[in-house]
Amino acid sequence: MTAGSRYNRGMDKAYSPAAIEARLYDRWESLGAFKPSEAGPAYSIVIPPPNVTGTLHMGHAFQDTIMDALIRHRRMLGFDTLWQPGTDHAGIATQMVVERQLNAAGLNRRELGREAFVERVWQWKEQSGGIISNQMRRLGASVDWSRERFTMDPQLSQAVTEVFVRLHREGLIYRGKRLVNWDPVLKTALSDLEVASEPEQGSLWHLRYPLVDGPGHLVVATTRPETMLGDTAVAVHPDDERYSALIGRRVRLPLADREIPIIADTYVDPEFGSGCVKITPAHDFNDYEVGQRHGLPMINVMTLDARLTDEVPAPYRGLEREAARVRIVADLDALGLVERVEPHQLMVPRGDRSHAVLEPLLTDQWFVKIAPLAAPAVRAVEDGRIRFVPENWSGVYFEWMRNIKDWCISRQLWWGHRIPAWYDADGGVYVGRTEAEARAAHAIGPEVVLRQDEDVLDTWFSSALWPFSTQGWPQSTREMAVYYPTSVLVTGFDIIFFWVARMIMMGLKFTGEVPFREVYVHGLIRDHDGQKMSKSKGNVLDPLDIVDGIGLDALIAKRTAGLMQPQMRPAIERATRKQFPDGIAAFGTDALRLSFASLATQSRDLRFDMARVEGYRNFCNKLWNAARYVLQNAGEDDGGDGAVEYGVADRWIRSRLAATLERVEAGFADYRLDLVATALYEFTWHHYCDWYVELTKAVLQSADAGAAQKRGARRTLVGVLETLLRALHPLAPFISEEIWQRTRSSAGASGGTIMLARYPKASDLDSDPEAEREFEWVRQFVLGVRQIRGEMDIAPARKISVLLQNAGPQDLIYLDRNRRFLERLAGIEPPRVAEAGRPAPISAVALLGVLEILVPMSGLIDPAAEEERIGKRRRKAEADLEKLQAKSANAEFIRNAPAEVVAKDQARIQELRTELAQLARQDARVRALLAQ
RNA sequence: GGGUGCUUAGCUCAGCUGGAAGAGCGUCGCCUUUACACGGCGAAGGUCGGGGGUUCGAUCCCCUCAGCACCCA
Repeated sequence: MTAGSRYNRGMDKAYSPAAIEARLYDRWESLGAFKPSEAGPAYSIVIPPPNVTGTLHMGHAFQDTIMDALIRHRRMLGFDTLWQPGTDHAGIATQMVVERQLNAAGLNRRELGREAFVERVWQWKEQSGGIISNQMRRLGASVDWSRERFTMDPQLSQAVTEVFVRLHREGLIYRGKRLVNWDPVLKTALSDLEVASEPEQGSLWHLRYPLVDGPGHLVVATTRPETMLGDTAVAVHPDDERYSALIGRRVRLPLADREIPIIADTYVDPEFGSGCVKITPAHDFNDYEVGQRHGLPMINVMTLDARLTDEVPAPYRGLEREAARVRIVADLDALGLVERVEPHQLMVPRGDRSHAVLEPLLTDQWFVKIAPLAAPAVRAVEDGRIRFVPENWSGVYFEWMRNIKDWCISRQLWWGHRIPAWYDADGGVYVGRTEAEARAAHAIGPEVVLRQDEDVLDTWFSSALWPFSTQGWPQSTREMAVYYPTSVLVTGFDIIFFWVARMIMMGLKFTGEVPFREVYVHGLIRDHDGQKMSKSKGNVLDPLDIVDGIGLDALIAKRTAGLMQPQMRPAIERATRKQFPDGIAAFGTDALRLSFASLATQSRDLRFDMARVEGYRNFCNKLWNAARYVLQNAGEDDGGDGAVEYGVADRWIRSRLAATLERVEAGFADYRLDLVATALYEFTWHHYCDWYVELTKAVLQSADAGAAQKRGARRTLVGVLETLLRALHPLAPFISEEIWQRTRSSAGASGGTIMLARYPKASDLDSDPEAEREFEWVRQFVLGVRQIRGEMDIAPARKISVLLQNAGPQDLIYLDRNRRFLERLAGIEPPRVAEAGRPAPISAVALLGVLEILVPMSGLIDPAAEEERIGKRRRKAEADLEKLQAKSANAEFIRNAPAEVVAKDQARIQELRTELAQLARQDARVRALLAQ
């Protein structure tokens, strides 16, 4: 089967995306069209790797659309484009999923053992990893699949080890017992970024701590009484006069029966609670700081699963933290030591994956010393080596980088990159790329038993290396030389800290160069009501369900399956039924992509509106049918010999196309795909379809139009369409390719796929102000008559007779050249030019400068309606004139405003005066008629 | 508490360095015109959140108030 035979068949009456999309994608892939050309300047993007075991949500699809549009655009411009695909291993998320599967099967990971468990995860990865690539294919993503990478691939793992070892050697990675965010459910440490704090309702307990050397007590206010057994001080503000006499004295810690000091520290807020706080350095980040400053001991009272340790008095040992709280408060109360309890809202830190309440806990962890890495990363943005788009996001970046703390990179998980550190029996630590290297470096003989660190690294540690680890680093590869630094990172603002910052730090450190030259920060896709899309809210959409469509029941089933909070089910079902009573129609990939492009404004909250997709689906159908018309009327060109004459319409549409391409170029340059989409939409629908296609009918279907004119129209029809398709291709790859295949021979285009055709430039076409001016006259003429027709409810089929009054020489020239268009588009009889001085019949009138287009009433037009119409226009013109006259009466305006602005106003005033005079005359005539 | 955004037509949003308010969807009329009813033609609809300032001139710049959203603590 040749391409020719397929495309020679006629086009269906309606565009049906499902019929073409998969076929075209396969063809592109088999042509190798996604691979870098290895010619021309490089343009590269690494995909922010999605979680391998997940699925793409609307945000991914949006982001992929942007990246694909950028890549296709540059590829067509002749760049050597690489779009690097891949996924990350998402340590915690993936481990949780597999653990849940085990639990469902009555197993748990400890019984299974580490090796078997990791094997299970790999199996799950193989099984689910294809989902994402399938989604990306359906979305038309032109990534180079042959280069797909995974953060746990051997080579990428090698990069991780290399970075760890080098940073450690430089003292930028260290191990230490520090307070970290501990997830007692997952039993792992987390980095600061993985903590989501939400305001929750709690209580503020006011507890009495008796003074040691005398009567009385101090009242401390706390939200976490269960940690009081680990208190090692009580603090007040140094300037707080209520307590200044007490500083340096001691209190007796109830229940624990320990003496602790009263210290002064500016950390204390005198306004909060009693102005006196307990200090528990081992269980609170702020207290930890205070403890460091004052050299306080740290008493760890919490185990890894959030129970009280043996450090506390016997009755409390082993109690779970909630139970401990109840028991401690009760015991204090019994001792009369609870002064009062008040309701209090506090920020509760929870793990972003497990949603468990986190516990600040002292544990041995690995950290990256961040300050030495952050400083060059800040400079790279300051001096413009990296540019944020929109620019203001650099402020967010700076703000975070300035306050950045050391990064806890060890995780107590099994799935991930194992930390390349080994321990001997005495707790000595040896870091190396391999155990052998570690032994060699530290001269440790084979008789010493070494045990590798059980922990793995934070997933983001490997993601931070992604821009260069995917290109073969630490080897110096051709890819590193050509495609690194990458051109742009496309990402959501929510992820600036997770990868943008860390990629910049690691890139600079290990390659000496920035990882990307620009960071395009896009907004977050929200649902129709502005809500964030999330599984738990039940408002998620699978992008493919918009492409292929989905029935209501299936959609509800999808949204309510596997809910963490099953009680949400009825509400989700109700909301879904309300929003999508008929499910979702199949809109096709191009409509979805165009919608995403149109959403890519600079706003940070992007509401996804299905009506928009429908609009772009309609747009695709419009384009499809325009192409159908073109093929029917101009598909078979005459071979090319013979004269060609390009008329006003032909010149005009080319000029419009040039202007459109200018907007497109500007849009791409500024990452404003919304403006690109809008410009192409307007041109396609409102210039090409609404006007140009109709104009060509007047030529092609006219018996008296010459062959040269017809040829000019045909060539323009086909040529403009072909150019438009290339311009649309980055946003709407499928329909543009499908139509292009059908029209390319008529257009004389070469090449096997539009993907590799040249992207059109505004400079390819001539802007033609003269044609624009003349056509504008035609357009205004047509619109004037149409308005009368519309307002007077004259049937479209009914030909209207038209009389022209006050026609100037230019009007007559235009009229003569464009009769065919006027008659066809306005639906009029050949216009007659009124003789000067001869009274015209009573008519409805449209104005075109001084030219009056008269539509004689003669039973066709209701004088009262015309009177109303004229009145409306008069009022509008009067209001405009009044405003402009007031402005011009202001001497300051005349003096200060630029001459061209003043001149423009003056001209407009003249126009309005003429118009008003004409309208007044018309008004008088119609009124006279009505008065009869 | 610190920071950053947002507030333009019924809804969703554009509006470039200040110089006659725009689109899509929806609404209302008319129309099965031979590319398209996933359509055509016409129309209605806005004190550009409130107040103040700068300016000849402010949706746009500055201040302030209100509401909303997000980030950090």
